[in-house]
Amino acid sequence: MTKEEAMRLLEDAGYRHSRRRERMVQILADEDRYLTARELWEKMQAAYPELSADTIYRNLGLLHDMGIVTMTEFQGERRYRFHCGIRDHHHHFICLGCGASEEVLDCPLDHLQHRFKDAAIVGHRFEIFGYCPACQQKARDGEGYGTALV
Amino acid sequence: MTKEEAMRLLEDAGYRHSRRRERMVQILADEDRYLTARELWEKMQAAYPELSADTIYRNLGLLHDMGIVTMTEFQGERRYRFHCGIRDHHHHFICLGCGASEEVLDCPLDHLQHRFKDAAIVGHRFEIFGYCPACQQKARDGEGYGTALV
DNA sequence: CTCCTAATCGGAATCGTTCCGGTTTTATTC
DNA sequence: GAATAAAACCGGAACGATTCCGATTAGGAG
Repeated sequence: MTKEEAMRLLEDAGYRHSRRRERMVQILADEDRYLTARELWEKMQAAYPELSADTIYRNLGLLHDMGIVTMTEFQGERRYRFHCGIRDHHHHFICLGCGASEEVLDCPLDHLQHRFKDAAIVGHRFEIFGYCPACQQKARDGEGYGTALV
Repeated sequence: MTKEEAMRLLEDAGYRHSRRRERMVQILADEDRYLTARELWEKMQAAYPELSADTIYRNLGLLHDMGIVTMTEFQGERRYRFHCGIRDHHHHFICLGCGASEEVLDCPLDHLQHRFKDAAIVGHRFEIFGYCPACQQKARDGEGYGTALV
């Protein structure tokens, strides 16, 4: 997915082309990692110092509904990242320090579908949490990791 | 894990034997499914109508730290369940309707450790979400599922 | 029973998120 | 380009989960 494709999806669905929304998509595309609403809001400050939190949440919800971003939640917060370039279904290693992620193409559910004949499966998640090399280095230099919640 | 084993773990670690805590463990053991803090609090009302929310959260945190309960979070809330009888590491199918869960013994991380030589892995989660037969029936009888968030 | 302190209470504070009435921006039509 | 309708946004209040804190209660050692 590119920013242009994302904006196109929104336009085709009848949503207006708003500058704030475009900037949000731009940031999400550039950062290419999981961001909290707050992080995104802070990055928007430069261009829109008056930006309302409502705008962030409303648009993140929309982008999620449109399949432009993927969402996960841990450590009490929801986190969003621009949908990876990879078209196929996949999972992630996620750095708890910076939100960077690495794709894991295997989907464990593939081997397990047969186990749940009577249950109605509506979703699943498989995530590996840890610290990327850069954040490990940062921890060695500084005061160490925070408490791992997972 | 049984309630007795759990209380023993707490005692051995130097924690006092409090009646509220014991009742919490009892409920978690009996329910044998994922509960939110609120659900647990409601179930405690019968015995302790004056119970403070702080007591629920403080003890859930303690039980989690002691490995007596496992925690996951989805739909904006943390959910806790008594640690399954199975000793070995495993994962869950979780019913979004009632929190019931079914064990999945395969761990997808087993086949993937070699992929993350430079990352420091501190945890992972693999969960399958859906509706158990009983909740599917309830949905057919009633007003249907809520929106699935996963 | 007495004493010490862990455990609890209750009520305020915090934090992420949502809601709402009023205002601004975008797209359309003239 | 002006007029118009609706989407998008703002600011601030509201909400729900969770945490914090000073005062009180209760477990258990002596």
